[in-house]
Amino acid sequence: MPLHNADIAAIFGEIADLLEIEDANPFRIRAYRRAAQVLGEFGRDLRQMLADGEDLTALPGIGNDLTAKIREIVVTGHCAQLDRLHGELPPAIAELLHIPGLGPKRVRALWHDLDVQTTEQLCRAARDGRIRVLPGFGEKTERRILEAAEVHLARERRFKLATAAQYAEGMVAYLRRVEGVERVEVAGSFRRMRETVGDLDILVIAAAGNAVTEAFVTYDEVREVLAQGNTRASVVLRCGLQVDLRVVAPESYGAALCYFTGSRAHNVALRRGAIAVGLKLNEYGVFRGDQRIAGETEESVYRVLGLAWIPPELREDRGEIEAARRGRLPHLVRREDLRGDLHAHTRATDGHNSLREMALAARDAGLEYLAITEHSRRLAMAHGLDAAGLARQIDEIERLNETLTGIRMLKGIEVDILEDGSLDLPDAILARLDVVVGAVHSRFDLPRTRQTERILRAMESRHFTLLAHPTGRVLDERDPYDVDMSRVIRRARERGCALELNAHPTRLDLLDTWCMAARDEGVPVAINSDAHSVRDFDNLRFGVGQARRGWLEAKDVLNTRPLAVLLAWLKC
DNA sequence: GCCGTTTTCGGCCCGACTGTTTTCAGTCG
Repeated sequence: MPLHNADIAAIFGEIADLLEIEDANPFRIRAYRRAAQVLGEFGRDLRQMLADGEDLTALPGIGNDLTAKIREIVVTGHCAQLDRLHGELPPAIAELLHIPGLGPKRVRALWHDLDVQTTEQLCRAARDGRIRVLPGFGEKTERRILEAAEVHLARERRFKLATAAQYAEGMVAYLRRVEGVERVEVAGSFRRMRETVGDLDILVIAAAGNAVTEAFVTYDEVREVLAQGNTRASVVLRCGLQVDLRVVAPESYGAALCYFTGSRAHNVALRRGAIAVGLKLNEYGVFRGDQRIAGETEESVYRVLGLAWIPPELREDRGEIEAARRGRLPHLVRREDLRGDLHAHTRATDGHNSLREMALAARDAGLEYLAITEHSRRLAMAHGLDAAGLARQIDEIERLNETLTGIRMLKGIEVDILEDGSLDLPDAILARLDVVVGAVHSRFDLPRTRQTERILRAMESRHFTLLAHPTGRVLDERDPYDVDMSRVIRRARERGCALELNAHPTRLDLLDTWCMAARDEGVPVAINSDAHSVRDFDNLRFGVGQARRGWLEAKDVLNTRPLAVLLAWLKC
């Protein structure tokens, strides 16, 4: 049975939910949640680690008890603790906790007093007016619960980073024009460059909070006002995106920015660190007793805690605080470090622009080289090239290079990795290319072993340069295929191949945790646009954001290398 | 359930908003 780190994380997450409903020790609940987070993001295979006799208690938040439970889950496929909870509580009740407005106390009350066990039963109880009569509930609460439950049934929606960026930019521009507003910044997961965001957190410095929250809730894209006070307000835009606004004073701006950037796990760890040195940290500043000793800037907050300023993309409580304490934070790759792009298409297949137009757009985007990597013949719907078609493009690129200045075009292909792991074009034509990008575009459903062997075999080709969008996931559309990425990364190191971090907003694949694993193995990562039009080079910034979340430095990224260095790497 | 420059026991982050129980519990971020 396939059992991944995410499966174990999900079990611990459900245990936390159910324990919460049982009103268990909140710190025990927190321990399970923390373990779920750590395991869910962990880049190596827990099964393998156990098989190798490695000590899991070295992982943060994992002690003897949880190690034993992980072992139990790996060996038996079950967790007795979770089975016990399932015996005591209705099977689907944890689901109710994920409805906004419902916490453990209310879920317990609804279950005990009304026998509500599912979201559907919750909706019925609300429509029948049975909830409002419960102690602690009222009409308004009942209505809000019904609305939230209906939204939940229609499924929670997260927005892709690039989509959220469009709404964020409009809202920020609007708020900057409001009288008395000095500064506006988007915090939250958006600032941390997460691949999707659930809502936007906007931070404002302004003299009079009332005027700002009033302007905020009357923004013309607002569909619904969820809350409105002097210092904070929440709305839902017509597109369904929730936006939270906080108004802060200048002396608290850094502390508030830090606080609302999160992540929650990072904040908790920071607070713990503050307490350890006799300080108190909140969104207004860092305090010794009643005296504020920092808070105007983020740097000041981190400094008094004995830490270097931590880039937002790292703030996930994955070791960044310890690194900041020791002065060992990575010098994260920046967009301007990228000198080239190794994955792009033209009109020859499914792109929208000519070779020359793509070249000039890449140069305008500050790049020194661009590999054209059309689809291969197997991808018929994209008009994939056969050997003859590719040969014509090779000639065309060579001719174009003679006329271009400031940009060098590289000859490439995005060749399909067929089901048996062979490549979709013969060696003879691949040998004429600078860059061979291998990609899986079919049979996403292969079992883990076969999918893994398929990719490993493709990497055996001496022409293979890098693996495109390594997990195949498409946000909101397709889950990653089942592949042992640890083995892929190890083989990439042995074969001298690279992995792509596809910067397209719907992919952002390689995932951040695998970026870390690649870095640890010394496998270079190429941040590629997969551009299909001249506008798509802008997407590189999202790829860089993801790379930064994966702790990558410029030296870890293949296409930060100057052309000559890259060409030498490609030849060896 | 985890963890240790204050600890192998006793801690474990903090404030705003909402609705309702008129002094606060529940939820959220």
